[in-house]
Amino acid sequence: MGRPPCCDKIGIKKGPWTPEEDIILVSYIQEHGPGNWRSVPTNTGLMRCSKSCRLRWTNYLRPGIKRGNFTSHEEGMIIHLQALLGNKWAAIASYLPQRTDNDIKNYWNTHLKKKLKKFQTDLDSHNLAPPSDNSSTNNYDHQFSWQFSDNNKQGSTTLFNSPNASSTSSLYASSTENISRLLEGWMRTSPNPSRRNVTSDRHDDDEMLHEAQKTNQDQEFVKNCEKSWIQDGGNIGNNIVTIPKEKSTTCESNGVDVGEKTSPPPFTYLEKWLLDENNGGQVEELMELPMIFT
DNA sequence: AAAACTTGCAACCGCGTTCTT
DNA sequence: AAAGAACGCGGTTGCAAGTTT
Repeated sequence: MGRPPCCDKIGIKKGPWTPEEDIILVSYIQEHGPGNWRSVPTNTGLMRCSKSCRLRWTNYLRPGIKRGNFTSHEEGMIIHLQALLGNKWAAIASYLPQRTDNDIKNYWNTHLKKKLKKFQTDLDSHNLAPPSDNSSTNNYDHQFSWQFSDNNKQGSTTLFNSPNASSTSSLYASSTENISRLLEGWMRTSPNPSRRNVTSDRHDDDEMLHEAQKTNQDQEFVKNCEKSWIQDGGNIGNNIVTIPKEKSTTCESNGVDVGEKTSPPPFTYLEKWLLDENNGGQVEELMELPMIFT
């Protein structure tokens, strides 16, 4: 069915935001807080649709956004989370509070996807067959585990190197950053300040609590998945790293709905974690990338 | 030097979900 | 309960900057 686009009205401005528009938007949100986007264009005089205002705020103007290079740590997080959750960029972004979903999505599409593809191609071109090992639970699992361990063995460091300095940090990007800095110190109090700002007045306290609990569960789940994997020293062993070739994987074992577009992945790795009773403990250092990603 | 091509990212669009009346 | 409006998300596009020929 669908609705007509919200920006079809005559006189609605499209395209890049100017610093003046940003200042107007930021000033307004400073005063009224994010949310109720429909009233923003009316009250500010901005010739933008409400959607555009929300997007601009969420992706660029809200405080605490980190721009520029992704660290290898972040790369690893994205790779793992994408494998676990599929293209759920908002969900992935909730684990990287300084990054926006749009940023992560772009980075995945422009950098990480290529790296993974190249990784596959390189291995295929070498015509390397996984060693036979019945302990592996399925071919898919074993193929990936073997590929990664082989890559480690060869000491390959080229595939997942972080990109060099961002080539397109424009002058205006800097000014956006400055606007963002103006807002440092101003943030609405939140039960979890590190969490991605869901800018909706719909979130009352109960909802926030529920969300926080849910997020904690998800985070715990992912952290433990990470732990299990890294405990194998990046060598993975009988476990898998569910790096999809094209389709994303799901994580329904955790009750995370990842939609219908995903193909069912092998769950050996997740199942192993779920069956593992000793999966608590330290996590911070576990989120660091294995050598292959550095 | 300049045209052609590639890359990266900001912004838009369409649709599903949630809320309001 | 139903319909309409608003929100939020993921996919896609347009274009500027960078690179290659």
